[in-house]
Amino acid sequence: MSTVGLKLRELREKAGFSLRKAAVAIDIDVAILSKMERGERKFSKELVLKLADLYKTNPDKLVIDFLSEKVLYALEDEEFGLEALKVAEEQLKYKNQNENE
Amino acid sequence: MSTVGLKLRELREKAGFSLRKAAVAIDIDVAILSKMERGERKFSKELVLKLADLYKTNPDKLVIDFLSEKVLYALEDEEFGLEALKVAEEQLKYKNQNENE
DNA sequence: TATAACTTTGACAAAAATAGTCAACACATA
DNA sequence: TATGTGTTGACTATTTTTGTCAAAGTTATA
Repeated sequence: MSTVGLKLRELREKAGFSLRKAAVAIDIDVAILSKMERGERKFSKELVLKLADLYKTNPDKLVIDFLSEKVLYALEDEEFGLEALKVAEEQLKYKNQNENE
Repeated sequence: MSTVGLKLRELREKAGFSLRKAAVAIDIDVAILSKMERGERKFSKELVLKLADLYKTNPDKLVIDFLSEKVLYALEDEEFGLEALKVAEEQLKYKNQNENE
């Protein structure tokens, strides 16, 4: 279910990197990258960006997926998750409108 | 901007509780409640429920606000926050549909 | 088989974030 | 004064997240 992880794994393979090489390139332990790709550990935005760069891919969608996962994680399995998302959306829209304060 | 905090403060005042009394009733330190109401510290869902109960209020909206704040906090000031929320919403809808797996 | 490159796993430590405790302060009012 | 109100900050404790490492499992190929 970890879409960023799966996507980044696919991208890595397409780009011809082994886990080790990729990990070295972005300066983290292989174990961590392995776990992140499989959704066992969370990515950081920083690493998502580094990997997108390494794989020469546009990072935007990846970042969006990354954030979306973060959000869903924050909601766990809350009964009112959907309602909460809608409220959050409204508040964010409102905030973005008045970004000049 | 902390809407749960403000709402719970109003509810408390309407219900005629002093900070101290309310804090004692839900078994936390006054300082924490004071900070939570003012958004300086985050509520836990558990405390929101306890307070709703104490103030004899329906907890649902409060919980939704609580979760919404949690979500917005997770998004910080991300450029793609809104997009992320939409993706999260889709995934949540999808998940709720297939809750029989 | 053997060996090499790959990925996964788990135990552990380090660091960071969150939560809780406490005493003191400021203000108002009886 | 004395009592009740809310706020603040320094501190500790606890929990969560992150990083490190070695060993084990997997796969491909000579």
